[in-house]
Amino acid sequence: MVTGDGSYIKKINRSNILSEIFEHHKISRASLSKVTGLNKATISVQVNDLLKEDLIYETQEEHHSVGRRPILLSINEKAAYFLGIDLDHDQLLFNITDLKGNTVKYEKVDLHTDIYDEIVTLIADHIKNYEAFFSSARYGLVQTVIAIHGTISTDNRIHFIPRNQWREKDILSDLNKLGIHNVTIENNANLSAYAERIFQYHKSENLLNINLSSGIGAGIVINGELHKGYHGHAGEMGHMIIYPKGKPCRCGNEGCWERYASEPTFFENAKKILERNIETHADIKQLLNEKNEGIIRALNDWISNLAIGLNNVINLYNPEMIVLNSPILKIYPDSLIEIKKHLISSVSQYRDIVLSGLGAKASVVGACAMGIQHFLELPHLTLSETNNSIAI
Amino acid sequence: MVTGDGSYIKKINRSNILSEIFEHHKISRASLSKVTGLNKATISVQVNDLLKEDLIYETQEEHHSVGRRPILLSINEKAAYFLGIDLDHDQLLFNITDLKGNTVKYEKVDLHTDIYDEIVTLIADHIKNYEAFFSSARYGLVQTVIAIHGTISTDNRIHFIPRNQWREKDILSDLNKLGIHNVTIENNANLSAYAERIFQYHKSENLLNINLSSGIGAGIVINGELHKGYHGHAGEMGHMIIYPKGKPCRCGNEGCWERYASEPTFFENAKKILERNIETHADIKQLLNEKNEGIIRALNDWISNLAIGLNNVINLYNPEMIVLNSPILKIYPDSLIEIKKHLISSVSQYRDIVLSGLGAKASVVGACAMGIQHFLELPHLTLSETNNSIAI
DNA sequence: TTTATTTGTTTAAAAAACAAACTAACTGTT
DNA sequence: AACAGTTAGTTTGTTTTTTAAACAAATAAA
Repeated sequence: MVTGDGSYIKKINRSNILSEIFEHHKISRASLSKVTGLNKATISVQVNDLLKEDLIYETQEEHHSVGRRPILLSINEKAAYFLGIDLDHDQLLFNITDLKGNTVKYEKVDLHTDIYDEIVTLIADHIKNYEAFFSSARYGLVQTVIAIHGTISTDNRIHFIPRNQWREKDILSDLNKLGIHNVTIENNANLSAYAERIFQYHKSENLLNINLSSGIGAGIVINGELHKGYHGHAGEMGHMIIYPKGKPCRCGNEGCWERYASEPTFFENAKKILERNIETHADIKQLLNEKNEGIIRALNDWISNLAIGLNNVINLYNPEMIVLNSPILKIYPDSLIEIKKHLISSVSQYRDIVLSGLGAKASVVGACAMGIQHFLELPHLTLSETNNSIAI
Repeated sequence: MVTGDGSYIKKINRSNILSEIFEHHKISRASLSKVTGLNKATISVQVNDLLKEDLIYETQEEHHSVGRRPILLSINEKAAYFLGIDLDHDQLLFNITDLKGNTVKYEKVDLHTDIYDEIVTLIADHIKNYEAFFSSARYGLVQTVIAIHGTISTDNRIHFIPRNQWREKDILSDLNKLGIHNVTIENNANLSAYAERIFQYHKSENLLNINLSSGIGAGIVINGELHKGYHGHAGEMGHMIIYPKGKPCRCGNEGCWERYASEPTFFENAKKILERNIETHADIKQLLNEKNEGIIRALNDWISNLAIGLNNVINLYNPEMIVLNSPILKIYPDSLIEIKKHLISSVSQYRDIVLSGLGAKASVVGACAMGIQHFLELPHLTLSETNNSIAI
């Protein structure tokens, strides 16, 4: 229960002030008072606290209007660092951002093993290195969030990762045993949705991020919050039935969406249509450059099945933004046009549908953003996408 | 923006105290202090406010343990009354509850017109009568909430009601012109979901209420809040495509769920299977009593299509409770067993699926509950279903 | 009758926001 | 250069609300 004592309200105001500093980048005490509605004196007290904690700093600039020159406040991005890890079946992505969400380190590590213990040890070693490297910062490396390509149970264990066939792995306590703390895990599609909202579509209270890869997974933001469902499995929407008595699926049903619209099914079908081998995204690009008609037919066939599921999802959620994260769609210049052609229902409505600009990095930058929001206890956060990669 | 000043925190505490009194029915100041975590003195101050406002009253009971006998506090149910109206194409339902959510008046009015202005006038006349009748109560008839069998736009107008073919009707200002104020409108499926949560499944943070009638409409509670979507159209899930290139639908697509699983489609199909006329729910009951095999086949056929959509909805939302509100399912004793037989996916998970106990009254009691929650500004509300109809 | 215990109130103190007065700093005008 | 006008930020004292602790009231058990 939220007990409403004095310190609680101070916390609310602190969060609001921090959020405004994030959003305005540079803002004076006087302006903060105006945008938050809080008294100038209140702002001064809170700002002094934040300065003492080194979370913000003061600067001054040239000023060409009447009155005293304001002191501008900014987030002290060098105060704390956050690590996001994408744990995929064949590679690990590591991404570190500062407190403002700028990427300062990005690393891709190919996996040559699928043994759980080895991978956990590898992750632990990396975290230890990063922690040492950032230890001189005011708060050091504060938190690590790991993106999981599978489901997470309510007790924060990995429930199931299809590609690795890992079940009920308590990765947090396994990392604990290796001396690594301050780690949380979250579904990768959820983190991607989170990233799209915080870095791109700040105003969207109803946002859907759909990742097409080996399966179809979605992250869902509703009323501004992640929607995880009762067991934490919401968004596993690849197993929506779109062809009753269709292709059998490992889930036990027949005709699931991901048997028709995931990326692997595209390659299967394209092989049949083109009567030649096609295996990589580069192959698709090549064929498109050659203006091969078969590949366009294959793409449009695939998109028509994709659109059936999209229609259904839209019908249920009435989302504001739909962000599609798919390498194939990214390659095909007409993909959005073709998708929208199929979304003709007068009832299934949405505001806009776009391709992800964050792409494969979405989950890791979302992970870092989640760390920032948690560290500062912010109810809302907006960051700008300035991923200026700095070599370590 | 939530400005955190002193009065805000008092409001939070007041809401928590009121919620606890609702939940415990009778509770002493000392117990309130324990369950809320607030200091006894704080409770005393707030309770005195509530007593002065006549929102609660004191009683004492026999007491057989050591120590001073507690003074028990209860909600003063006679302080305020709330009206819910279900605006259907052929009838109006009026339901009035007291402040504790007990029904004190229920009225059904058959409509012999489909002219918008006439119906609005009829509604206004009823509200005026009820307002007069309850005018002697401390706060009188506080608020009216109207359940709409269609979509509502974000500017609080009726967007579209399919059965009436009403579009963009500003019913609130039309009622205003007739001297009726304090009215809000809400989708009937949303209000039903709301009712199921507040009267029945208090603990369910992820609840889906699916109404089967002329179409299929759902109310969705996610993270404890109603999910309305960007345009307010979330839950119009009847237009999910389950048979690509199937039966054409008025929405512009083909193979929509409601062309296979709404109640009218059951009657259509049953006629074909049984080769005789079947038009009412009483007919179904009759045939079931006669142990007619055709009706069971027709029901099970219909349910298998219903289950395809349910599988999809479950797959997307991972809900805790699914409440089905359908007269046909209510008649057929095996309906839940048959539905569950089809929900075999290892991925589509839910906690439980049940038939609505509130039935046709769900929307109107939900409407009253919404009025109560709004009047007292409660973040959470739990009511018990004691609809002791008292003739006016 | 006394003791222990629980309930509820009173009183004083602390925390936090606010309003208003004040100081500081700056531009533009005379 | 002096001064008026304006905006930024701080200080002072007040108000609101909660809390802790002491106190009063009521009651069962010893």
